[in-house]
Amino acid sequence: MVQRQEPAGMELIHLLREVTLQLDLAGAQFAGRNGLHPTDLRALIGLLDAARAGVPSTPGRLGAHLGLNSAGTTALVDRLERLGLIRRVRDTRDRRRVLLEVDERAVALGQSFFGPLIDRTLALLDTFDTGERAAIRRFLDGVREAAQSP
Amino acid sequence: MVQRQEPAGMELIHLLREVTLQLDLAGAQFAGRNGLHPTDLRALIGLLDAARAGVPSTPGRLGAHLGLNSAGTTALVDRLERLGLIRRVRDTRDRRRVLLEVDERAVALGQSFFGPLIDRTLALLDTFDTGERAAIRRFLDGVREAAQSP
DNA sequence: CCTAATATCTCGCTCATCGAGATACTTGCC
DNA sequence: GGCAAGTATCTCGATGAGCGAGATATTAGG
Repeated sequence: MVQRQEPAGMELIHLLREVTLQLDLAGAQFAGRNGLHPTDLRALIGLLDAARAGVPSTPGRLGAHLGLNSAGTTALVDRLERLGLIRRVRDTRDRRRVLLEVDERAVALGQSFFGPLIDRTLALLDTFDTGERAAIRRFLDGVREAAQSP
Repeated sequence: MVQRQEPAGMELIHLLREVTLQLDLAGAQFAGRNGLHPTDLRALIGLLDAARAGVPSTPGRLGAHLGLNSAGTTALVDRLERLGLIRRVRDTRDRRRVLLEVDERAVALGQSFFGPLIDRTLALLDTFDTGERAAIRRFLDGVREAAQSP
């Protein structure tokens, strides 16, 4: 072995990376199977989250969330609308704005992807006690912050 | 509140999703800053992993790993080679094959991205005791399996 | 040897995304 | 009120990643 000795925690880091890779891959596969692109799926997730939180969605917000410019965002919204997953509705208060309403089909699609994954993860979480769950939460929170700082 | 009551574990699930989102975003930002596309970064990660494990890389393996077809793989390898991150070397044993050698620049680039993130995560892991680390590992392992099954 | 299998590459195309700018509407200032 | 500046979205043309089909070179098997 020519390699340098790795610190003990590296095993967990590789595991974490593996998890994100698998989740991404699952998303890409699901997207492909349903005739949408990875970006469309990410958009859908954002739209469903916003809808659940009661926050109104607009092309502007969506594009900013995904890091697209306005042209790309318009194309994205066109695709999602053509698929019948969302509807464009002019805002009556501010008539420059367009509100994006998610269709029932989109909710169902989201369920069909996340449902099984969520169920399995909830079942998994049931096998941990309170202290263990707290540790997991603190770990995930720490990683999130570590990823955020530049 | 019109929303349905969520199970207790949902909080952790959303946190996990947030983590993967932040990690993806960090990767995309880093890629953009260095003039490469998300796919190029994923390719680089795979190549560096293979190099560390002593497994020889070829366009075929790389393309399969990323889910690209042969045309896209050739274009990807062209890009990486043009950036000076890898070199193409004909295999002398099987002269149909091309071996991909990662340049020192690629290793340095990988370090500059993952280094700080890894350091911070290792420091974070130091704040957990053995039992807590075991719980985290079991959780990540379970999620990975949950994401893999169709 | 000669056919089948394998590894990579080339060509032409599609389509997501970008930059630049057009359009429509709102807000604030005089 | 009315006009300038700001904001939200969309249109147009261009760029480039990735795909399907097929070409080329090399190896393996009967």
